[in-house]
Amino acid sequence: MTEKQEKILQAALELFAQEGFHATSTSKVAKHACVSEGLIFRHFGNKEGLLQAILDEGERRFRVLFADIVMETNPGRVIRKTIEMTSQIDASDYDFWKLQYKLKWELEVSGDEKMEPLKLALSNAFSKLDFESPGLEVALLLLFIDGLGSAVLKGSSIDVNEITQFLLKKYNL
Amino acid sequence: MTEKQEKILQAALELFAQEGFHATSTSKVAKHACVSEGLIFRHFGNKEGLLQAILDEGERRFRVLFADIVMETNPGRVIRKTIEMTSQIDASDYDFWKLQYKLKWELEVSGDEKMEPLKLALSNAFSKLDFESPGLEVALLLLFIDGLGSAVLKGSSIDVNEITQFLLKKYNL
Amino acid sequence: MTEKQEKILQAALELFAQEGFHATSTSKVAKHACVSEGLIFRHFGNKEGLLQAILDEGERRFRVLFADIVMETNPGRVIRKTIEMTSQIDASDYDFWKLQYKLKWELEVSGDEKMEPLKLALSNAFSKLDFESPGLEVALLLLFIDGLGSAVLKGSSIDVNEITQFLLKKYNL
Amino acid sequence: MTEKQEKILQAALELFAQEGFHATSTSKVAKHACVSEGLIFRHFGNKEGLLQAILDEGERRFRVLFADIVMETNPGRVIRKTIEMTSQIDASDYDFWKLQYKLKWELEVSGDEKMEPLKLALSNAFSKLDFESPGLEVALLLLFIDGLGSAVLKGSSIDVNEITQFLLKKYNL
DNA sequence: AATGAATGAGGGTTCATTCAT
DNA sequence: AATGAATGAACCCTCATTCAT
Repeated sequence: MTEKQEKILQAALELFAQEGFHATSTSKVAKHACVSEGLIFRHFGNKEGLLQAILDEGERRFRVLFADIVMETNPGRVIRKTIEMTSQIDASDYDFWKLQYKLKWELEVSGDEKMEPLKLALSNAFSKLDFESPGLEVALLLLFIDGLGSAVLKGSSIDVNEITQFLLKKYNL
Repeated sequence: MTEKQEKILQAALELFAQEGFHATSTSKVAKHACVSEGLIFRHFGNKEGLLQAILDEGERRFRVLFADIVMETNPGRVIRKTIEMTSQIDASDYDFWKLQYKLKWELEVSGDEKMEPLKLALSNAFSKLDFESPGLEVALLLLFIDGLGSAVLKGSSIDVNEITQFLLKKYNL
Repeated sequence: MTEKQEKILQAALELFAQEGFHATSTSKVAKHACVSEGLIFRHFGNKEGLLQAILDEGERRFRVLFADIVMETNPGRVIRKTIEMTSQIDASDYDFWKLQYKLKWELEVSGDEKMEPLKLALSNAFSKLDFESPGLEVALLLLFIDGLGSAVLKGSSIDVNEITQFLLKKYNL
Repeated sequence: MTEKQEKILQAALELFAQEGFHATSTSKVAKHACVSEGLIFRHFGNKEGLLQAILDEGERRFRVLFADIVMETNPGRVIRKTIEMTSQIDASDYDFWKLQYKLKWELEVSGDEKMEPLKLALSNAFSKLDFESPGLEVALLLLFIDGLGSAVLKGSSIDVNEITQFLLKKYNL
């Protein structure tokens, strides 16, 4: 990965996240990355290839993010870490996460599969803690996580820490 | 509102909801509505005007939808109706609601103000029922509602009724 | 000629004169005349027909304007009146005359034939006054008149009366 | 300035001069220049940018044309050269000069400032030759020049050399 | 690897004109 | 006579992509 390749990816990430995939022209990306437009196509084939490269990087980050939770053996900590996930994301990564959300709507890229390991870990955790309907608990928790992430990234004035604490209390964690 | 105007709005709603605003060309809308492309501009000025016309209709529907909840005096029923909201939406209205979600991401049209009356009604309801932190309860519930709507409209395999019942039980409703 | 027909002609004259024929849309003319766009085509067939109607009216005005000069028997007065022609045009007729000039360039409508009677009268006048080359004198004078009209209608800061007097003196008139 | 850029400019000059700015589509320019339409916008930004590029070149030619006159120290020669200006223009430059005239009417681009140096030189010349009203003499002469240029470029049958000679004689030059 | 000129398809929009009422 | 909805061609312009260098 050359330096210019990085610059293109960075510029694309920013612009796709801020303006959306379709609303961002490759020419804008090139200008933003201080690179000739042709170079984008040399390195990534086409506009979708550029997106895919960003998505692949996303895949990796998801794995890193989830790994910490999935590896956790204490069931309470699994749930706690899941709930605290949103409040942990670094402000410098906002563009990255925003893009993930955006794409789900703009290109109907689901990204649901990525959640499977987390679902399993959570399901297992709720079972161990003798919750009545572990499956529904998982679903409910993930809906909350999704809603919270969505709110935060859209710039809602919500206080993430406060509501995170509030939910933890509900689960006695 | 002439017959062709309706057809344009309907076609635009469908396409904007399915493909997104930027990815849908006015020419596609025209073809879908079996109408000349120029007519779109005669009636709605420009592409954004067309979108606005759909949004205005949306505004109306939001008010109708919320009115029923906001008018409710029994606090338990306010919360119940809010939780059941998603499961009530008619399949034939999916495009409409999908578009609302999509636009929040594609054009960063927040639509947060529209929620204010609902927030108030819920806050009031939680207070009456002696919940400790009514404000946080509202926030939490709305995050869940948002997440659920998002999941359903994105075609998740989630069972809306089941999870709705599950949540009602959590609130002892 | 109905009242609406007049209004269309008036609006078209103004707009064609100010913005040019090609830059003025029939829709703009209709709006300016407070009339439906279709009416223009009912009355004048097409956009060029509308222009022609204005031009026909122009033809008439040219004849009226020149008649006074051509009928003059005193040779000195023929020349004097020609020179004074520009300073006589009423400010309310500026649009009309401006359009004539504009069309000569935009549509290459010459309007040269219209000048023939004037040329003859001038030629005759210069002959009677024993000018050496009446033909050239006519040509020169008309070039000047054309230049002066052009300058005035383009909004030059030239003082028409002053220069008119100056020229009259050159011809000892 | 690449070869294709030149071809675009040349084609635009011809077409704008012949048909007018508004009546010439960028697509026509592209075809005439045997070039893709998009290239016009890559190089000149938009249609007006294309026009401006032509106008800038015009600016240059004006300076060259006037320089010769303005540098002249002999007052008689200043006037003589001014009068002879029109007869000097090369037939191959007709499109260029025609466009200058056309634009004055179509877009109301005055170009009056460009004449200032010439006005000064002429005013000075008439003063030195003890003309009574140098200012008016200048105005008169320029009106004539404008009228003559206009006539010639519109394809009048006027004999430029003959009338030029005639005027020179009037000034005893 | 990198540029920037060049392309052609398609973008949103305006146009003159027609037609039913 | 008059309207205004409706059309389709053409408008200027932007797009993703290719190519020669």
